[in-house]
Parts: sequence; C-alpha cells; structure tokens
Amino acid sequence: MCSIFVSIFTTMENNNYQGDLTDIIRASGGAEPQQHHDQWHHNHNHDQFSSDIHPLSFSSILEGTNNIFGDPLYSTLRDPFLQQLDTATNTTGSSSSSSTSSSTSYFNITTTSTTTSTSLEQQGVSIIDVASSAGVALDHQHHDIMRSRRPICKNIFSNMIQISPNNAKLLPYDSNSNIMAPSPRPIINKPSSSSAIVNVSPNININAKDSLLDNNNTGGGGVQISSSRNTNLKRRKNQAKKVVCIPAPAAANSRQTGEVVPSDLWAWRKYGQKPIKGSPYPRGYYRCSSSKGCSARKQVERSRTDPNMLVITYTSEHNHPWPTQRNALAGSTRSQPTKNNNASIKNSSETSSQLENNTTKPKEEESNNNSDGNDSPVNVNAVKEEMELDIEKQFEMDEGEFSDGLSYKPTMIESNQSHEDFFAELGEIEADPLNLLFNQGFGSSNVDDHQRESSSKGLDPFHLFDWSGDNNTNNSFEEPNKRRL
DNA sequence: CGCCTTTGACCGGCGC
DNA sequence: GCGCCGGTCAAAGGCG
Repeated sequence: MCSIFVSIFTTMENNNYQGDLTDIIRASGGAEPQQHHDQWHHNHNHDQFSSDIHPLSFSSILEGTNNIFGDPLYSTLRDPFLQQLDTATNTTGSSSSSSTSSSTSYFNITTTSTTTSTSLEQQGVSIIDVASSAGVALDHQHHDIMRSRRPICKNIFSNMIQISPNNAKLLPYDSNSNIMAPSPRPIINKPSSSSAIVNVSPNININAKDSLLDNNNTGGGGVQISSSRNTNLKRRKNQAKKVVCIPAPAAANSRQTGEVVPSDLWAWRKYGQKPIKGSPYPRGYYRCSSSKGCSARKQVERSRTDPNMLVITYTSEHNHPWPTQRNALAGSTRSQPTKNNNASIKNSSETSSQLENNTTKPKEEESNNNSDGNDSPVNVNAVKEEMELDIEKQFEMDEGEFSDGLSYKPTMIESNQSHEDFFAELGEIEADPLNLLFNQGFGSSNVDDHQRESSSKGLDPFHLFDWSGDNNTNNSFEEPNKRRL
C-alpha cells in the first residue's frame, strides 16, 4: 500500500498583507517523504501499473494547485473521467465538517463515497480563500474506480486532485486588465481515491482583491510597470506565492548547472541562480517570457530534505493568456553532450528544456500583449474562450476514445491550428519533462512493453510517460552550488 | 535577429 | 554599521 500524500500548505508570509499566500503542494512525501518515496518506487517495481501512475500524476499537482502554475491549460484541462466521476460520485463521503475556526479541519474522502468537488466546495475547501494549510492525502489502494473506468491508466490527467477556488468570482477573468483568472472549475475532483485529507486551517481571510491576482490589480492591462526596482522588490515580497513540490526529473536531463523543471507550458526565462543557505542545491529564478509585462515568476530548487523533489515557487500571476504555440527554439543554450553520448539522454535534455522554456506565445498574441497595456481585452477573451472551447471539445471527443483505450489528447490548440498540426508539433517534442519525470517511477517492469507501446502511447500524446522501459534516466543530481553568486 | 542560459555584480532586508 | 542572504540585473555568448 502506498500513500500518496498531497499536502497543500497555505501560509502567510506577512500577516499584515492579506495577499500573501503560500501554497505548498507536495505530490509525495508528506510527513514521511522518504518513506513515501520508497513506497512509491516499490510500487512501481511491481505490477501496479494502472493505479500507481497517479502518485506523481502531474495533474494532481497541477490541478491540485488551483492553477498553481497559472496555466489555464491545466486549469481547464479536465480528465474525462472526472466528468464521469463528478456525476457518479456526487455523494459526500466522510468528509468532516469544515469550520472557519482557527482549528484544523480535516476532510476525509473515502473510496466508497468519493468526495466531490461540490462537497468540498460546500465546505469551503479552497486554497485561495480558506486554507492556510491544507493537505490532501491519497491512499491509492483505492483506485478501483479508476481501474474499472480506465483499465490502463496512462495519462497524467488521471487521478487528479483538482483544487480550485470554490468561487469563480474569486478570481475572475478581468477583461479590463487582461488577467487570466484561474479556472472557475470546482474545487476538488478526486475521482479515484480515498482517504484524502484536506487539512484546512482557515485563519486566513483572503479577499479576491488581494489574492493571487493582486499584482495585476494595477489595472491598465495588468502590466506591471514599476519605476523603481525597490518598488518591485517590495511588491514581490508581498505577493502571493505558491509552492509546488514535484518529483524531480533525473539530472541526466538537466543542463549543466540547471534543473529540469517539468513544463507548465508557460514560457519561462531563467534570470538567475543562487545557492541557498542550508540547501546543497541552488535555486533557479525564472520569469515569464511570454509577455514582456508579465510579472509571473517562479523559483525552482530541489528540496533540501528530499532531493528527489523539486520545489517550485510561483510568484505572481500571468497577466496574459497562456502561450499556445511552442516556438522560439532559438536561443536556448542547451547542454551539449558529446554526440556519442546516449542519444536519448541528450534528446531528453534538449527537449525538456525546450518544452520548459520555449512555450512561447504566438506572434499575434505578442502583438496583442504589448507592454504598453493597451491590450484588447476582447482579443484576450476570445483567445481564452477559443482555447477552452477546443479543450472541451477535445475532451468530448476523447471521452469516447477512452472507452476504447485509444487515445487521450489533451489539447491546447490555437483556434486556427488544426489538431493534426498541433500533434505534429508535439511529435517534435519527444521527451516531455514530464515524461522524464515519470520515467523515474513509472517504468513498471511487469508491464508488457509491447502492450505499452501499442496501447499507451495513444493515451499519451504528450509522451508524458516513457513506455519503453529502457529509459536511461538516473537519479543523480547535478553537483550543487557550482557557483557562488 | 530574437530568445535563451550563464554568471558576476548589485541591491535591499534583516539580524547582530 | 556590518555582514549575510535572497532576489534581481545585465552583459556575454550560444542557438535556431
């Protein structure tokens, strides 16, 4: 038995600033990270393929963070099974009551009565407006639902925990400032598992106006224009932060000194790296490069307690629609292992960094997103709506396909881009960092490779999983702190 | 040409 | 005031 532990901590860095919000999502580990880690790998070495995908199901992280990546794709992507389960499991389980007292409340989600988003919603479970600390523990011995519905669970969007604001109005799309609000989807969809615990310490009262989008409330297109660095620094210090812990991709995929950060489909540009006191691993600093005026930032470092975990701290929200195309491969300074080196490793390294860093927006978006703040809200809205339409449509299509075990195509397709083009494009990105990520743990040796090849890749258009079983990833890490800034 | 990473320098906050 | 530390800037160079 393996416990998946996804804990969400929301802390306030500054009690005087209501907008301060730190959400920590741990995809594994929890109170016993190492134990979980071991169990995880243990399970992946045994034939629990169908159910064991999810411990690090990236969607759990993504969805569980209330769009913690700020990525509307993930906020809108929806596991078709969730839709089924939403209706099939709309009973409230043994969820304890949520209280707004200062005491900690627990929400237990049982297998037999999976707590739906609604139930949790009713109880006010929300990263944004309730929780100062929350944990969702999943006991993945209870995945009968997923198994029965998806005999071979092969996509990262399964087994998701989806935590979103329980009030869509909390973080609305601001048509006046081009703020892309997180998905208004329900809070927690926990289709497959049981015993989820949402630990809520609702001491924090966060208003929408000073929540995650606070930094964008400057209006004028949501572009942060600050006259002084000092102002910027102060502002950022008081900004909301979300911390995500995810399993770290193998260092073989990393750059010489950097980390491989699973893609969240935003375009990030690294602007610094610093060794952190107390941690043997450096911290990388990234800013959103999709839009010049975007103040979104993230920091990436390995967990000092569990080097297998990456701690990604997101600061600020994107003030623009998410990028819809990958381009701009140019400029990415990639590690250049000798050509005699393992090609797959090299390939993985490059493509992972490409996906990580080169998910830039289309040119038309750029033109609509000038830093002058004169963006057309209509256009932005249109982009968003089109994409959501595409995604929803795709899910409708895919849901049927799922039953046949054929394909699962979470898409992020620009409206004028054909699906074929999109996936052709994806085909160029062979080694998604998530793939690398999952390589570490999901290479079940007992699963027939051919079966995987034939039946799973269709379910994994993003190549999020490596079905080949001959991955060359390892868990060695880069020599930390190679430089001292 | 544009975008990327790398990396030394710089800055502000904070504790002593 | 000083030093430490975290965060950011910006120049340099690489890549497509």
